[in-house]
Amino acid sequence: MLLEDVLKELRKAGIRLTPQRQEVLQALFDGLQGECQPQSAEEILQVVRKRYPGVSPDTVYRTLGTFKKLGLVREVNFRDGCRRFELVLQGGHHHHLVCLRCGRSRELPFCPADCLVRVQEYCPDFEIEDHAFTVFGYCPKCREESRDVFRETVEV
Amino acid sequence: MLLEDVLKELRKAGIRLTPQRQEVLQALFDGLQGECQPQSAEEILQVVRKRYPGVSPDTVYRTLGTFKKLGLVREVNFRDGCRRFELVLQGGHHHHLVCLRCGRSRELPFCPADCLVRVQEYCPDFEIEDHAFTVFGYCPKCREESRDVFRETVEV
DNA sequence: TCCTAGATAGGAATTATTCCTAGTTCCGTT
DNA sequence: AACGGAACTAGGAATAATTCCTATCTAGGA
Repeated sequence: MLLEDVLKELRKAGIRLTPQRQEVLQALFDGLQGECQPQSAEEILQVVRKRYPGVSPDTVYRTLGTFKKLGLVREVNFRDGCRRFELVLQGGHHHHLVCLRCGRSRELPFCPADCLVRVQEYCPDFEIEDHAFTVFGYCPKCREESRDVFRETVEV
Repeated sequence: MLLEDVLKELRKAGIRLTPQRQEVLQALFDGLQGECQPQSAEEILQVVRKRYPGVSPDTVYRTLGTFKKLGLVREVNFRDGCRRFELVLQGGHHHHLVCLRCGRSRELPFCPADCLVRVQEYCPDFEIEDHAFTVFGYCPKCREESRDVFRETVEV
């Protein structure tokens, strides 16, 4: 799904498409490309301000809230106490592999579906709406770097 | 594992056990009993202040940070923008079922272990350290209540 | 008991997020 | 194409969350 399609859907849903909102969408969309980097409100604000310098934080937060209610945006958290947001495209449900050192994340193409089934059996009266699966650890690059540091330490 | 054992281990690890830290531990420990409610820093502060009214927020945050580094405390997030902390007891690894309405959580006795294996295969050079699996939805109680609201609306 | 590295209180500073209000604008209707 | 109004925005102020600073205190080893 392209950004333009998202815009069309929003308009269909009766959501006013201001330039600010379009920029927020664009920022979220760009964050999804390549390495899949959910962004903080601050990061999104900086991107939006490149084109519209006067945009206020409030606008970004409000827009993110609006999109979140529409199910277009999801909030994720990588245990560093920083809220991040990412676009949810059709069928774009996915999970994250997060490096505890550099904070970068990568999309995981797996879903603990069988686990969900077991959860539903365990709590039949609970209405499951969504789920998150996040794997934490150290990416190859950061492992390499910490190895270097170790070597230096030893060799001195 | 009892709280006392945790204290012993901490002492062994060379961690100074001040009364404040013990109270933070106690609060975290109590949060684990019963319904499994990870607590916010503010909630923990309130509990600690019942016995030591002068304790500062800084102390709670510092203590949580220390415990987190030791692997004794884990930060969890239920997508409401609120950081929560919970004790990690030996073998106490578990996941959460979270109600999006009342915010209450319940411990899940399932672990997406096979998914982890697949992740490791998918990224052999990534060093997996930990993982989180959280299921969001609506608990029976909240579903009942929203049904009531619906009825009222209809019957008027 | 003494000593001191490490911990604390309390207030100030910083950061993140939301509120408020007057003015602006998207977009359906004409 | 212009109009009208509900919805949106900027900007500053308010609030909440978190961390910093420093003088003082203390847990626990010697």
